[in-house]
Amino acid sequence: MKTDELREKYLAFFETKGHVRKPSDVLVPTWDPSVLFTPAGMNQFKDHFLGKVKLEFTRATTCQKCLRTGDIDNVGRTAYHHTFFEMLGNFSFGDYFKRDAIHWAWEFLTAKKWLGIPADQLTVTVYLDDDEASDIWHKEIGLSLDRIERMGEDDNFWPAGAPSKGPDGVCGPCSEIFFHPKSGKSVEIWNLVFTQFNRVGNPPSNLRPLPSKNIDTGMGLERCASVLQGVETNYHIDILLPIVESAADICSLKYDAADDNGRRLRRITDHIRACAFAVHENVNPGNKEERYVIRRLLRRAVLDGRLMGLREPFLYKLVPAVAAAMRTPYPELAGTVERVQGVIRKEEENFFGTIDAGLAHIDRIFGDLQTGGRAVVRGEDAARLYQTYGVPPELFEQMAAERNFTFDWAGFRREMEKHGDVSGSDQFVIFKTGPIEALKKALHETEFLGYQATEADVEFKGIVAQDHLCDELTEVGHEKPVTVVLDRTPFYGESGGQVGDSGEIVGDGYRFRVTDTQKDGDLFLHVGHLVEGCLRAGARGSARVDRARRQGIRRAHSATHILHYALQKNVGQHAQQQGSKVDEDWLRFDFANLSALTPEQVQAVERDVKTQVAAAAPVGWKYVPLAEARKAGAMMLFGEKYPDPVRMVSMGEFSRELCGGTHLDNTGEVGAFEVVVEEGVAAGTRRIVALTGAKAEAHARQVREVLAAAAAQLGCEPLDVPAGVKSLVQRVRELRKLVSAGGRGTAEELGKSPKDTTASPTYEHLRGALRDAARLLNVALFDVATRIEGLRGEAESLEQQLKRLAEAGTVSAESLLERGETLGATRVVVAETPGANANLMRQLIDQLRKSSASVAVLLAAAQDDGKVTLVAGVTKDLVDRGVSAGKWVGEVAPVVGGGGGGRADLAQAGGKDPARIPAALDQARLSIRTMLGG
RNA sequence: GGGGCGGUAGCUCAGUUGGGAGAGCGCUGCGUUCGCAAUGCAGAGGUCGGGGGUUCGACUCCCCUCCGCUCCA
Repeated sequence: MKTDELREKYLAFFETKGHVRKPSDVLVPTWDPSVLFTPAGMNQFKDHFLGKVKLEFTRATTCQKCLRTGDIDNVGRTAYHHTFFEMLGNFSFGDYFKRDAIHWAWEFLTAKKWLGIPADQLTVTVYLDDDEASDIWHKEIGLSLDRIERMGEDDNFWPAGAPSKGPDGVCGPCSEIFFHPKSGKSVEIWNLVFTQFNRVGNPPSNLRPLPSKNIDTGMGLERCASVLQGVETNYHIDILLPIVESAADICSLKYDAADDNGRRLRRITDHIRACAFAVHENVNPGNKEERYVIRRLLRRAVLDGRLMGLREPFLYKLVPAVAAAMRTPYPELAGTVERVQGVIRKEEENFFGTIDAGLAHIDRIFGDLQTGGRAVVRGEDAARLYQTYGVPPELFEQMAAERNFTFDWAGFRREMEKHGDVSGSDQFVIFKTGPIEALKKALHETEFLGYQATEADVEFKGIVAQDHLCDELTEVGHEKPVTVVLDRTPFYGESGGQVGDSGEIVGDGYRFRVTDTQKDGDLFLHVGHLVEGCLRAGARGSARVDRARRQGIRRAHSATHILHYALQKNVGQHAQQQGSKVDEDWLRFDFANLSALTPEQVQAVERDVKTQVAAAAPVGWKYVPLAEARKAGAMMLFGEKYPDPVRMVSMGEFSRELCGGTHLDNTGEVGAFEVVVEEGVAAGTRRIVALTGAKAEAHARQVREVLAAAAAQLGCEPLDVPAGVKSLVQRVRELRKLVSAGGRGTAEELGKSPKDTTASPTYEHLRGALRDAARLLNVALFDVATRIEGLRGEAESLEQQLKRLAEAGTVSAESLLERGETLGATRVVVAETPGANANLMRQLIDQLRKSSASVAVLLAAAQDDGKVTLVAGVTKDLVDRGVSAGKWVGEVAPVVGGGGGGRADLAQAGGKDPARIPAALDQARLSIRTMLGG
């Protein structure tokens, strides 16, 4: 039986038993913060199990794509381990229980019409004391007792070991069904979980019966398919073998299941499936959370390829094979093959780069081993290399083997464990508990009125302060925000990228200021502070959204849709939304595109947005069935799970998006619109930040003001600011060079650049000029004027210094030498060189040292910041005699209130007291006499 | 969320108790050569990621911050 057929039969079978067939949830459920990936079929029904949502059905069946990394090391080695796999399941939310679950499982497995597995090839297990399940299997199904095994909590309880070890919460015994092939080991193919307890604390008597019992079953699709197809490993079933063989082909190998490369090819097959699906959902490889897991999977697969001799990206070539193998259940994969390939290829290239960089480090370690005469690569070194530079240990080991070194795997693992401890870890939470959860359970949802109204009469259903439900709130001016839940609300809760509303709720004797509104499931959480009076649960009041802010948010959100449209039109169909944030007259929009937009593209996008705004197209929304929305060509995002029916927002004829946000009535209300940033955020993703309405206008005003200020500073026309900046920067650069060269040379005059002759510049011209200037100065747009002021100040001060240096420049090396005295064979020069900076003094000393065989020089000068600089130098013969310029200057500096040091032949010091320079020079003469004499 | 490493010339990087910002490649010019490769000489190119602090003095030490790489969860 084909895998596609098995999948379909399962779902169809449970439909005949009154189950609703639901689509697979996404692989990366961003709605569920407790997991990175969907780990099991039941994940999308968590809230159903807990009765936290209104149940529109009590029986469901799914085929869920899952990803687990717990057994990652076994992937490819064993017949049945995967990271990515599909899980068939049927679920009961307080509806049927053990009897139906067991009967149906048996019927589906054994009935000719369905799978038709011979009954004598099946056995089951039940939990130790689960007589109920055992009786059903024995008395009703007719299984003999020797084919019903009783197992402990580690095998037949969910979560494993829950009764004694926890966690607290919903749990229950389970019953597993095993298939026994004619030859070979038996295989578990189906797990029926009977969630009937709530665990509270430690044993004994910590398992409380649940009032509403649930069924949660899971059948591994690949595993069951391999049983039905009679193949020895999951990787040989009809939807996996083509990928394995395709991988072998790309590696120019013949697939041999038994050898090392066979194992590698199976691993590559598993990992590319996981990566292709994740990237399809726009979860690209990265260094955080689920993105990191994808990176790691991808790199393990690439490493396998490298160990098989590949030196070029290859994994991306498998994406079409994955899409082909999975096309029946997931036809949408075909639509993104190109993008997915691009992302994977890029990541492969990066990783090959990382490996190359790591090879240098490996060589160094081999060198050390050689010189140290050791033969074992220390685990510590390998772990450090892996943790810091990502050098895979397998690669390290292989290279070591080529050089006859052995590799300390035990030490490596020990170090990695240590690293894991240091990095800390969070406890995996399956079901959250707390006051919010309790409210959710009691209320299920808050009625949302915000599409029609910004004000409504409401009742307080819950008040949560300090993480506790309370009946009343009396403290005004409390620091930590309080969360309140209402029966209905006009406040929009943060979701779909749109920020939550703020405003206030007022009533008899109280005023509650709402600073933010969040959403937990369908429950709206109003976060804020009591500013007046006393608030009681059950109180009534009037909830009023801050309308001006809401209007700004509406402008930004509608503009986001228009922007999305304009991007698709000007950049391409692939420029799909990757994420967005909508705030008051401010929006951030990430979209798929491999390279930066050209300024022309940005302009075209901006122009098209403005055109649509000017057209004042009507904005409308309605709830439509998902299928209808799809037919109408509404924008659908990958990796997004849509409810059915969906809310479709339309603007004129040009934009249809599925969106829960609040929008304008008419695109004309957007008013001003301006893109302020276009930048990259991740490989293949660009970001646009834009402003609307009041903020866009204010921005434009500020552009004009800052540019005008800059022009005034430079004494030029606004459009000439970039040219003026360029020459100012050039001038400062030259002055700096002159000063550090000790003032020798001349600075060019500030050049006059040709005037821009554009008559009556438009705003775009002015903005362009300011942007150019900001880029030249390497500062933020609005810091241009300030920066110019700073540069002008610096230029002035540099000119001053140059003037002083010019004076000092009259002091020649010769005259200094003349003013010196002779001690033995050495000419000693100790002098003040007014106006000289450290560089000039060094130059003078160099000249003096060249002019005579044996010289000791110490120069001092007051600096214009009120400090003193001392520089001393001696010729090599004196250094050889033990004279040290560093020591010399160190003895002198304290006289002017400083310290110093340096090399033996040249040293530098400073001080804070210019008036003491004469005393310091006296000390200098004294010191050098001692040093030369002694 | 946490751990490690890094950010110095266009590129690859060096810079040792804090005391004159360097190398190689590339670039420009001038030679040698019929010309090219090659080579000799000369030269340009740096806010040492950004901000603050300690100090007479910071690429160097401390704090903060941004960015990149990498590992753990």
